[in-house]
Amino acid sequence: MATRARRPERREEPLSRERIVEAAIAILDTAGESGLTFRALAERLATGPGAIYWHVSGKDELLGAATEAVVSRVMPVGTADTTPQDAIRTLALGVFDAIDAHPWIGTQRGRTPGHSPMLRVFEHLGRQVQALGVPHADQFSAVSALQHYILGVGGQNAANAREHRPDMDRTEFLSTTAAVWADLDPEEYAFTRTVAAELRDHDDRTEFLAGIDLIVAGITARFGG
Amino acid sequence: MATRARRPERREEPLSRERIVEAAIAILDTAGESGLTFRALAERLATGPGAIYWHVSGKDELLGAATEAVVSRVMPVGTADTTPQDAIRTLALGVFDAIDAHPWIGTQRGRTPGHSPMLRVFEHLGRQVQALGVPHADQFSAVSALQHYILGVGGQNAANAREHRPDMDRTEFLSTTAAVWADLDPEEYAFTRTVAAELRDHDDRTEFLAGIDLIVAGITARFGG
DNA sequence: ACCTGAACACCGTTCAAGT
DNA sequence: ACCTGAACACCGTTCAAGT
Repeated sequence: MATRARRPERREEPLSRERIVEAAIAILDTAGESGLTFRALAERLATGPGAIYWHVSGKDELLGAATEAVVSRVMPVGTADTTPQDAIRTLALGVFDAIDAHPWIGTQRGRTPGHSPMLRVFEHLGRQVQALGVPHADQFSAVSALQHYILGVGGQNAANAREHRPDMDRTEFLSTTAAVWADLDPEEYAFTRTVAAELRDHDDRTEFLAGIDLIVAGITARFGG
Repeated sequence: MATRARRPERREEPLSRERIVEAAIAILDTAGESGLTFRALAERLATGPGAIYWHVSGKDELLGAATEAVVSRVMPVGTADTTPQDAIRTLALGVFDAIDAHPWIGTQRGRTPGHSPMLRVFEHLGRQVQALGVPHADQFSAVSALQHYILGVGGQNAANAREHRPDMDRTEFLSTTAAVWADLDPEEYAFTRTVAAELRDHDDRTEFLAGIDLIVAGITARFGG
């Protein structure tokens, strides 16, 4: 009767890399990249900042692990029997949506030589480029182009999300941007002004996919497929 | 004789936004993004940190202004009489080299709605896409694809530069990466392993241009040109 | 109008001390 | 082996006080 604690009270699970990464993701999603501090993380895990360093080497590793965890979840498990073109679209859209849901991913690039969290994306794109029938010598270029485009869009969306006032939705943001563009110097920004109107009824996902299709078209035009 | 200071001693020029931005660029180039602090900047300008805030609203604006200053310099002044394809290559390569010389640019995305430092790149790409004969309705997509690709590569190069030990040159970096890739799990990273060898004799600029050509090929294939 | 520099409210990271 | 939390060496930014 005395040897057992009276109220079991669900003792806190011990700290683990996994729990730390999950907590970091939760903070990043709610408070953004600037909200993730070791103090905030420690508080959420009901411990001190120092404890985290036993499981994780520092903030860079933490951000990398969080990115890898989220990206892994959207990677396809089996190869669906669709065309490579469709598979690339699905894959790219998965990454796009992941960055949309977790904008902080967009700023994360590989830092460790070789093995970045985004290497999984590279791998899966590569398989589809192979399936397209691109010659071996051109596969790297083709995959790189797709990957850089996807991460380029992601980086931009992340930047947009960061400066978003929470009270400003996407439509309002586009509308503001369109107004700014229409007001630019007619000499210096002649082209930009001509496309300002388009901006207002823009769908980000549609536009993103148009770019993917463009690159896939370039791949098949140049390398066959 | 007494009204004039005896040693003219080249009195420090007064602080100005321009001088501050130049000093910031110099620090960014030598010490990297983490080296740019208001204290370091103040010391270089022989003043206190607070003085800088009279001319610049904060660190974000400072980074934006520095990016804009560097990007402006590589923008073409007149329209050379080449093909649009060549003009796009030249333009893209200019941005690529600028990011290579100033890696901190690679992480800078537009944050102010509408007018980012990279809008000049967008504008000049747009003019060439017009010259390619792309229909108006497709111009935005075409320019976006090029821009996102260019900034995607830039972001990656910036990340690589950041984690570079200064003693590790590009060849060594590629070689290390190739070794890591060749050692990956054969199931999980089947494709990546097959292109690991290519990595060793990679030229970044050539590879970058191959991607540009791919997208331009896609643009002309889909939208004519 | 512009500059100074101390002060404020934070950071990431370390480390002696605990269990 | 793992956790605690005070302490260190920084940050960006503000602001009373000077010229």
